[in-house]
Amino acid sequence: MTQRQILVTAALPYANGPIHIGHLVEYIQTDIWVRFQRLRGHRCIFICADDTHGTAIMKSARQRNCTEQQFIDEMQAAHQEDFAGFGVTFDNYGSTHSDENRQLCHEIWRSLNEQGLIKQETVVELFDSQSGESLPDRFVRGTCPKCGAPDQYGDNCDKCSATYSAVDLIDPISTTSGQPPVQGEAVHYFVTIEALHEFLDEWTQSGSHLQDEVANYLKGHFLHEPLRDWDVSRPAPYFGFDIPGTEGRHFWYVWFDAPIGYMASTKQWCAEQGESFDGWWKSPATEIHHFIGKDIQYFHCLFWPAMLKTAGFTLPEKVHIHGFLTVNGRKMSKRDGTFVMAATYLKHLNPTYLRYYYAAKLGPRLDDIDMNLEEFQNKVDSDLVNKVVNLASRAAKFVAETGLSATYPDDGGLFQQGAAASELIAEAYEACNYGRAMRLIMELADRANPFFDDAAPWVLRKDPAQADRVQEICTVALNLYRQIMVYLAPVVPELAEKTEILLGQPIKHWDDAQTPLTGSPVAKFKHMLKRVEAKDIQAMIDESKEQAAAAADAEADSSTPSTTTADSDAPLKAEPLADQCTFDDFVKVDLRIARVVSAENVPEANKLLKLTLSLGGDERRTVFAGIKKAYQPEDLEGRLVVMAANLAPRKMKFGVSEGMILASGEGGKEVFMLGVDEGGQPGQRVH
RNA sequence: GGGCCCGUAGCUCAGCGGUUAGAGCAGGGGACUCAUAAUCCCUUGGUCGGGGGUUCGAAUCCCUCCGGGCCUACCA
Repeated sequence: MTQRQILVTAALPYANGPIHIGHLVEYIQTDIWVRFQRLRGHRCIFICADDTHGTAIMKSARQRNCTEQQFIDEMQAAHQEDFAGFGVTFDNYGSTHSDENRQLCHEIWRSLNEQGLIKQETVVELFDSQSGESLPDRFVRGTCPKCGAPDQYGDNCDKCSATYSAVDLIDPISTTSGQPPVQGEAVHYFVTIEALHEFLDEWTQSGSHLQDEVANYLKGHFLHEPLRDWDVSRPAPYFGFDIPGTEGRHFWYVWFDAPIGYMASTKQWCAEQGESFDGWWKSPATEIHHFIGKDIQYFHCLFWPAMLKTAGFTLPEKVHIHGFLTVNGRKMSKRDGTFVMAATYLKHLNPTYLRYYYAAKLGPRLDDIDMNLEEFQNKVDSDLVNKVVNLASRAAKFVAETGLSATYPDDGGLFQQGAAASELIAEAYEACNYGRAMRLIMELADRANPFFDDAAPWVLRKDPAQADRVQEICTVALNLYRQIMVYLAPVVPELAEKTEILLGQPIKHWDDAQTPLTGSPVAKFKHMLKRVEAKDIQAMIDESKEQAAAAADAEADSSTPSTTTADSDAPLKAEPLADQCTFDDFVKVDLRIARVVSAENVPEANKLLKLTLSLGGDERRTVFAGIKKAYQPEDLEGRLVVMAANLAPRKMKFGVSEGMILASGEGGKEVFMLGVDEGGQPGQRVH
């Protein structure tokens, strides 16, 4: 096999927060792939860096009362420690805020300019009236101009899913200061990426650079129409690199310089190693592989290849895209304690568990993977500990004194079968189908254990005449174990090292699985991996909950230092108090207590439940309430609620709604209905 | 509104045009005692989301409906 030269990157983590178990899906996936390639004898370097620019970093540093440089330095140290704790082995871990990156940004910018792909345009945008900084759409909230829903983001409406620009919002508010933003004009720089449309069509749709569904998505979503110009600048103040010729006034948008950080980090490594940078980024001999999450596809599959193409760099051989992590079937949640930081995990559990579990769950597609905590414990225990490690544990002590047999005994073809599986397993790794690889490897373990059971060396050893046979059986068992461990080494490097110590032979190459060890000594067996304990998982979850609660308190403290309440001021900032009204205005609205008589799904509606409310006696009202995502109909029946009872009936798609139920929250799953204390009666007015 | 993806045993998933649809875990029964109460044998369990079509043949291809997830360009 010819040696490949491979450059692998994982997405650059944003330097605005610590690494959590969701991030680790990607870094573990990538690290396994890198270790696999190295074990196969290929030259493979693993490059990453912190992504350090942008408005969010600027704000965080200000909040912490330190410089951006201090802030990102601290964060980088924390990130590197987390990765090291999980055995993620970067060849270089750089930063996008580096001289190398600045220099490369300039170089690529020059190419874009030379090819006439940069244009300037004046954009109307919103600025914070207090700090003067420009406000990205997400930092502005207000009332949707299409449907009138309050408290929507500046780019699209959660309620009616209309898309618009932040300047169109009614009564917009800056989420930074709580003040209305001011409208202004600013020059922005754009890359006219449409000029590369033909190239992108070809690159995304042919060859195997992308998974099929990614190619389909890009085609259906972006490439079927002219590509919009890409806004790559941000006006001052901004933490980033100045655009040449506009120093102090315009900066490159963080997504312009972030992927260039892959190159910058490589460049740093090359300088240290005495390697040629062009040999890695301008040589057809190098395969470049990016691993990213499905959220940042368009940057990596459209803009990035376009930039590389324009500036004459090597295009990615493949962009490997994975889905997100859910825990126990739901989005990671701070409140549930499932938003687990890497450092918190490491305090309670062995990283080997997570590496194996993720490997067992990862497929070649973009599906989200779910970490079911019960399954996590189960899978690790039964596969890694009970099947694999136990195989070594039960055989090693019988041959600790004699070592392995001088010649490899007849094992009924088991070792040969394992050796023959080599390419199938390798293909699965290569295709990032680790779940398949793990299944194939566990099949080997499922054959090894019955062999040992049938041979029953613990019976034979009672007869001294059978000593050779006992040695032979254990020679087979330990070789089958080692073969499994060679295949598993990219996933659980720590166990592979322990295997090297037990059998006195290094695992250096994938093909070590082709030849059994004979005649070598066997060390005294030492515990390799303990079983997962439910109490440790629970402790990890509990600690994560506490952290989240503490963080929420801290945030409340810092934003409302003079009050005694621990509540955040964010909701009030997002939707400030309305204009004063008179008592007469207030009594116009007749609020009543009502009992939910029945609640049913409106199957065609996304958000609506159809409620029948009783105001006591025979008085009934039909109300359509937008609470489908937050409440189950069966949980509502019988409950007391507060309703606006004299509201003019409103005709809706599914019928007439004769009132509204009182609730707070952003909408979607965040809806909180008002309750009624003990003793309240349907029909009573609320004053 | 548009787009992408997914619905297979209680759970996690494999199979993706060809014998009676599989694995692991969980459940039930038994064996063993070398091993981290591990292992081994046997076993229960599915009209492959519904309907229609193409085909000699469909879990697999096409259409449609239902259910779920995600994306929609300045949140990473």
